[in-house]
Amino acid sequence: MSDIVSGADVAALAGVSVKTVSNVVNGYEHVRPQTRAKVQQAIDDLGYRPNLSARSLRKGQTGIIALAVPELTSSYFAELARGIIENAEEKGLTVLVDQTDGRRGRELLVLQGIRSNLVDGAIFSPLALGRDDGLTLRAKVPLVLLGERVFDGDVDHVAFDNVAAARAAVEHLVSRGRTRIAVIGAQNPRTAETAHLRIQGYRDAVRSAGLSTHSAFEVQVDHWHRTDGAKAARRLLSGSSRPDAIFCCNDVLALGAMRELHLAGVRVPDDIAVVGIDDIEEAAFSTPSLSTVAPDKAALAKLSVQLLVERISNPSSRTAPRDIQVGFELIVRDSS
Amino acid sequence: MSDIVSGADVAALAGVSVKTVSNVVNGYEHVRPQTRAKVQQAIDDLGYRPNLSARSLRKGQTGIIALAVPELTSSYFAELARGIIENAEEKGLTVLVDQTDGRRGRELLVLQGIRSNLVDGAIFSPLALGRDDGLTLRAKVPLVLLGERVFDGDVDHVAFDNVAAARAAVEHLVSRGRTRIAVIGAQNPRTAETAHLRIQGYRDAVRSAGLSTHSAFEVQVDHWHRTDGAKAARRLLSGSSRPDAIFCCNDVLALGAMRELHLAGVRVPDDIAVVGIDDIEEAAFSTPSLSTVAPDKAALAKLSVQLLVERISNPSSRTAPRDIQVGFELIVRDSS
DNA sequence: CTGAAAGCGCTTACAG
DNA sequence: CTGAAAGCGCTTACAG
Repeated sequence: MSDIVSGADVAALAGVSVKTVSNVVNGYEHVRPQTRAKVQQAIDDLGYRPNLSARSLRKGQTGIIALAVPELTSSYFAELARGIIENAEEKGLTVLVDQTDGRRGRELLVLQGIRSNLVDGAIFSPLALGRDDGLTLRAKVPLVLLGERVFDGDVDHVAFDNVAAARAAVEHLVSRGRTRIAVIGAQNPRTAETAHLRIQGYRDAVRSAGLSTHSAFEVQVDHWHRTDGAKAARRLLSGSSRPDAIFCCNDVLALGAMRELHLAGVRVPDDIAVVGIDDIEEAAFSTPSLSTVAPDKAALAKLSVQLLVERISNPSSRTAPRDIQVGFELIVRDSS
Repeated sequence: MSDIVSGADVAALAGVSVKTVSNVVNGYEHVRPQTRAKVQQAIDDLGYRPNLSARSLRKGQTGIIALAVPELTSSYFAELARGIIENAEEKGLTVLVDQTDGRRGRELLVLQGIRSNLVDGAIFSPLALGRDDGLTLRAKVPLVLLGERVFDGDVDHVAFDNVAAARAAVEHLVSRGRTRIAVIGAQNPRTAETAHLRIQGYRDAVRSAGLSTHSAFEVQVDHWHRTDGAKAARRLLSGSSRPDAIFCCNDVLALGAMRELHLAGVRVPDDIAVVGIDDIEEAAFSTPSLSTVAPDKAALAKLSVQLLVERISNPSSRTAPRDIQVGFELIVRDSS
């Protein structure tokens, strides 16, 4: 729209060199107040705004980081994205959100470095890619992994203790006197590391309580979506032995399951108690409201940005990859 | 991480000029197959990837567009964002998602052109800014407005007919024999254009049906969030005359209201029928499932990207601003 | 405290 | 069909 104004134009108007303009723009200390004022005036008059492409070309960094998540329409990731964007902004970084849809191809692309040299680094929540891909991670840019350590490479990662979180959820059900506790959300263990860990936490808790596990109570799903939760609940209801509680590997599964239970005339929590993981906003507003385990999303967002910034600003550092865990909290609502 | 490889390095290895490398990279037609192969080989060997900052600097465009929405955690915008990102990708454009939180300051920043010269254009869904801001839109980049035309400037905009959509929702309630129809979602008319229009559609339909409107049935809210819907429902229930139907200005309000009705022992739809607008995924899974008006989000996403691309690739065009409307559909579920 | 000059990696007229 | 050279707008040693 408006004509392009360069630093040189500003310099000409202010009667200084481009170097001085650059100094003013970048808040360099040692500029005489009078000179600074003159330059600032020229900047305002001309409506000058530095060209980011030129700056990036010169500095070798773009100030953009990628955030690669399976889906934006999932509340959990939307809430996380929001926190990450806020934290990045504070550090002067712009976030490019990348939706992988949990597809292998797209996730591999993330490792490839995403859109050439567009981003300085990436925060990546893998879904399809797992340890079995035998990927010794060879990312082209600094990377911070969200969730489990599913790669062997030299990557930082921040997560919360999935096993412990699942255990906490199930222990809560046990404390409510439930004895036939089912789980919804098992997945192909070769790829779905998070599912694997949460199922493990479930089994730990069930066994510790002296209850028996049986395979019909572990319902496998394709995705962690609402419909999968509903379908899984249907399967549990049609089984020979009905559970009196269901631990769902995430809130959305739980919400889908609860809806199905409702349709089947099953009362929650009276007949079957339900607990999820994630604490998405919706959980507090469902009918009945959903008990869940809330990971510390604020810490997750803050730390992932912090680690990435450290790697970006110090690329040659041989700091060993860091594994950071954030806390979680059991939130008891009406569904249990 | 890996060393930076430039086009010149590729040229040297392939024994050609950088021009030829550029031609190959950009798929220029007239390159001898043999030369192309040689260059491609060198590119692969070196792991060359063109530097986007340099390209942007040269071309004066970055290939990035902004999408500015009030919130990502709102399913409606998350779903829309997804569609827009997909469409943009097809056109070789990268989308930067910007969360305004509906704050004036941040929305003004969008108009300012967002992050200097980082983006080639923007798709913008304003919330706080309205006609009364007296803003003759003077955006620094091509802009496509999502939603109502709230600016006088030279902007394209794509929306759906809010008045008609609201009318359709209310007419449906009338057809169900409801006579005391309330509405949740009125807002300060000075700023909230969309609310204003949906309320207008509500009033139109109520009057056309020969029913009386009264102010206690028009509940004003601060935001279109779940809690606002719940609070508004509470207010309606405590009034002297109870409605037998509620039209909610969006699905999230409706979901909040339904939860409140449930807590109060009010049966939906038996005692009070509820209808929303948006058709977010959750609407199909609530208990009871929510009747709603579904805007054609796919068209919204496709057209907004298309219009923006036209403006970007033809910046000097004096094409008059275009107002495009996409369709909608009434979806009847269990709540009515 | 400020200036003149080089160079980041690319594309694009201009020649040939 | 390909090469040599200029220039996009910025920052950064290097001088002074």
